[in-house]
Amino acid sequence: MTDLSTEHAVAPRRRRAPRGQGDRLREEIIDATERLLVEKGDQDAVSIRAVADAVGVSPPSIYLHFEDKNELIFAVCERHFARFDAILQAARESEDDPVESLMACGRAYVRFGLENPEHYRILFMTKPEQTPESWTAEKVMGSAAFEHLVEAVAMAIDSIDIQPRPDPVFVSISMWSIAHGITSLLLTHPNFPWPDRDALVEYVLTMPIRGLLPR
Amino acid sequence: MTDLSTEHAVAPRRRRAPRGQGDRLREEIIDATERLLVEKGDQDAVSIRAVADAVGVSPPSIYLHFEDKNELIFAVCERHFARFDAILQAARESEDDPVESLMACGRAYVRFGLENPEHYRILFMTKPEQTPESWTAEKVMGSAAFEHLVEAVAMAIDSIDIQPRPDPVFVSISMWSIAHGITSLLLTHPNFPWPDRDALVEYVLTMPIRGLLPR
DNA sequence: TGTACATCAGTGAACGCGCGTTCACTGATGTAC
DNA sequence: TGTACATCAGTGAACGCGCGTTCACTGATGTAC
Repeated sequence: MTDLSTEHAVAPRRRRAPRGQGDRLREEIIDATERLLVEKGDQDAVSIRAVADAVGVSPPSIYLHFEDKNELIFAVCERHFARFDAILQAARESEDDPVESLMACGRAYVRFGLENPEHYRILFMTKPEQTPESWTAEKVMGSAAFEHLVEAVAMAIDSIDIQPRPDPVFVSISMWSIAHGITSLLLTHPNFPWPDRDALVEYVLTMPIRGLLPR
Repeated sequence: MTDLSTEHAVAPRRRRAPRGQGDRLREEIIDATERLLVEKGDQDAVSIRAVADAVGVSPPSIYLHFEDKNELIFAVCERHFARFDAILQAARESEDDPVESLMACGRAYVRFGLENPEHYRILFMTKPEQTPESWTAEKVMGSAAFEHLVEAVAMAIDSIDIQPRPDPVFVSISMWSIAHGITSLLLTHPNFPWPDRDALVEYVLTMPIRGLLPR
C-alpha cells in the first residue's frame, strides 16, 4: 500500500483517452462504482470523490458523463438488473420439468441476493425516494425478468393442471414476495440463529405452489 | 408558521425541568425523535440538531441523556418493539380458533409494517452495521414477540394434528419471512401494480400452514 | 429569616469532516490551410 | 512540411452545507448554617 492519507484505494492517475473515445471513461466509472459498492458494502459510502479516486480521475470528470450521482447509481442498477435476469433465465433453463424449473428460478433468486447483497439492496430494498429516478415499479414490472417469471409460473401451473386455473401474475407476485422475504431477512439479520438455510429456502419456495395443489 | 429560516419545526424554548426531574427531558427527547422519524420518513433525516429543535432545547443537551446518536435511536426502537409485540398479542387473542389466531397475527404484522413504515424499516430492514449496537438478532430471537409467535404456531399445529409434528420454530421463521416479504415489498415498491392487497396478504400468509396439511 | 454555596439542568460557540457540485481553466491532439 | 487554431478530455480550487460531538460556561434552585 502506497497511499498516504486517504482512506480508500486511489488508482494511479489515469491516462487521458484518445480523441473520440471519451466514452471509455463512462464505462470505467461504472465499473469502479460497482467495485466500490461491493467492497464498501454501503451505497452511502460510495461518493463521487471515492469513485473518481478509484478511476484515477478528478471528481468533476464524473460530471462529463453523468448528470448527477443519481444517474450514476442508476446506470449501475441497470447493468446489474440485466445480469440478474440472465442468471434467473439460466437457472430456469437448467431444468426440463416446469415445476422444477420454477424452483430453480427461486433458488437462483435467493442465491443472487445473498451473493450480491449490495446490488440486491439497491434493486429491491431501497426506499422509493432514494431509488434513482425512473427506476420505478413500472421498470420492474415491464422488465424482462418479471415477464420471464410469469412465463415460468404459467408453465408450471399448466403442467400440473389446476382447476380453476390461478392467475399466473398473482402467483408470480406471491412467489416474488416470498423469495424476497427470505432473501432480505437473511441479509439484514445474518446473526439470527437460522435453521438450515437451504431447507428453509426450499420450504418457503415450495409453498405458493403446494398451496395450489388439489387436496 | 412563524419559523424564519430553518427547515424543520422548531419548538419554543423549553422550560427547564425542576430539580430532580432531569429525566423528564429524556422522555421528551425520545418522543420528539419518534415524531420526527414518522414525519420525515427517513432515519437519516433525523439529526441531533433536528431533535434538539423539536424539543426546544440545545443540541448538547441531548448528550446529557444519551451517550450518542446510536443510543437514542436504540431507545426509540425498544419502545416501538414493545408496542409491536403488544399489537400482535392483541390480534392473537382476538380469535379463539388457533389457526385463525395465527392468521390474525400475520395480518396484524403486515398492517403494523404498513402503518409504521419507518419503525418497521428500523426494526427489520436495516443493515446490521447501521442497526444500533446490541440490537442484535439475539434480541429479536429472545424477544417476547418471537416467543409469542412460536407459541401461536405451536398451538395452530397441534389443533390440526399434523403427523409428523413439524418444528414450531421452523414454521415460525418461515411465517415470519413470508410476512416480512410482502410487508417490505409493499413498502419499498408502493407504485408497483399490486393485485388486491388483502387477497395477496391472505394468500401468502396461508401458505406455510396450508403446506403442512395432509394431501 | 437571611445568605453563602453546591448542585443540577442546561447553553453558545466552535471543532473538523466529507459531501455534491460548479466554475474558470489547461493542455494534448487532430485538422485546415 | 509547418503552423495557427478549434476541439476535446479533462483539472484545481473552491462553494456552501449539515452533520456529530466537545468544551468551557451559566444561571436557577434547593440546602446548610
